[in-house]
Amino acid sequence: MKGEHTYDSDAFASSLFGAWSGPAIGLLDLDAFFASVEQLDHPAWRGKPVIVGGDPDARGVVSTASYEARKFGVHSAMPSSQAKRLCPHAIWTRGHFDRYREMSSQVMAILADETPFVDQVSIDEAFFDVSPGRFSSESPVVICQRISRRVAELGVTCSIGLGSNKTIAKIASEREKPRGLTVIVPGTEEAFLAPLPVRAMSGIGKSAETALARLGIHTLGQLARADERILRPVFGVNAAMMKRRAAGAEVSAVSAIDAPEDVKSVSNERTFGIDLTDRKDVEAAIALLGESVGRRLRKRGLAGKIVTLKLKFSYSKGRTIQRKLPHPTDDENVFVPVACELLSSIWAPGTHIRLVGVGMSDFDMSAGVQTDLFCEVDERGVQTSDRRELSVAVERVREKFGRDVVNFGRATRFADDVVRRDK
DNA sequence: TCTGGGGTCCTAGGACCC
DNA sequence: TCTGGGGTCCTAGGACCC
Repeated sequence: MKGEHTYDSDAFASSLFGAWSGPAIGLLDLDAFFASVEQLDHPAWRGKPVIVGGDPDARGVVSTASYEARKFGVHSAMPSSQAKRLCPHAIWTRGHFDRYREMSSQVMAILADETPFVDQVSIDEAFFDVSPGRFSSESPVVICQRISRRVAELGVTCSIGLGSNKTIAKIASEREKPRGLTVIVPGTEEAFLAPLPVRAMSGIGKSAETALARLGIHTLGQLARADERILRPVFGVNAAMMKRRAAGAEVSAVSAIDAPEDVKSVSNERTFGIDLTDRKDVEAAIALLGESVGRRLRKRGLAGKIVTLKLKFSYSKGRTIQRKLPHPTDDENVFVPVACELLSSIWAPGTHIRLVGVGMSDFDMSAGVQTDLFCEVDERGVQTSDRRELSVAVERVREKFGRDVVNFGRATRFADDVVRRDK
């Protein structure tokens, strides 16, 4: 392990060998995760700059850069074209997401083996609760050291922040990377947070930072002391909570790992290398994106009532439009035509379209079965079409024989006309 | 030299109902 | 002729996160 870091070494020693008082929340963050998996799988890439991201010659961005590439100033979310200029000899890959998901679940399994209280926040991050007495009485620091070692045995590394709540754990995890363990001993939260810029706290982005600066608030200490009333225009209903978090006084809940998955929306979007202007192309894009949304809905047993169509005309200008269906559906043969209908109300043919997105949400099925003479509704109250069965069958064939085996007319048109042009 | 894709949550205006 | 207030739903947009 690279080392442990703390802001009070006497207290650190006692937390390691003595009793930890109160909640102990950890945040595990996998170091340069996608790039690390690529280096694990390609021994020749180890020690070299590796960039996982979109095409540098199109409209791509960097997803993850290995630490070797970061030395050149490359970082996540940077336009790929810029990354290529900074680090022209980097090894590029689009990424292998099934492989990342597989590695991620192995890491999550290690966490689950140490404590049943795990909140996975993304593919490479999870909070976990190792409060003494809640599940085990072992020192939280010792548990974190063991987690770190066990993750390293998989061939990737992680950084861990440990403290009395999620805000502290998250900020601590970022202090020492890669392979760090940063411990904020209970009682030292306020002193740790006070000097940090407001941006260090998750939930405060560029826009809130600017608004706070106008109020003369630059550090978390100042935020913690601010009058809640002046914070309300910035944070709305969350003003009191943001103040409490900045003071290090938040009380975090980490739920049991088997808590039911609570997905709110499923969407699929794509930015094209060349703008679309033709209605046929846009509808083909909607159909292909919708097909993937339908497949994912069925896989997860979800059916939604709200259809969302999203268009972007330039990097910063776009429109979204939603329509609520009378019945939930998981069938793209039902919701794709709706999305296509919505197209005319936010787009005039000829206007350049940079991005098309299709999404489904509002999965609340508690409304129960409704009968409607004019549409087919199954026993769950889910609206289907006579083509749903075909979609399911096609998906089964593709799973078995590969994605390109079956193509509908519209998807083929999309693949030929748009994707190739896109290259 | 330009800026992805997957999400979550909050706000605010207008419709509609009582 | 003028005109309440509260509640809820629907819709569009934007901030933020990884």
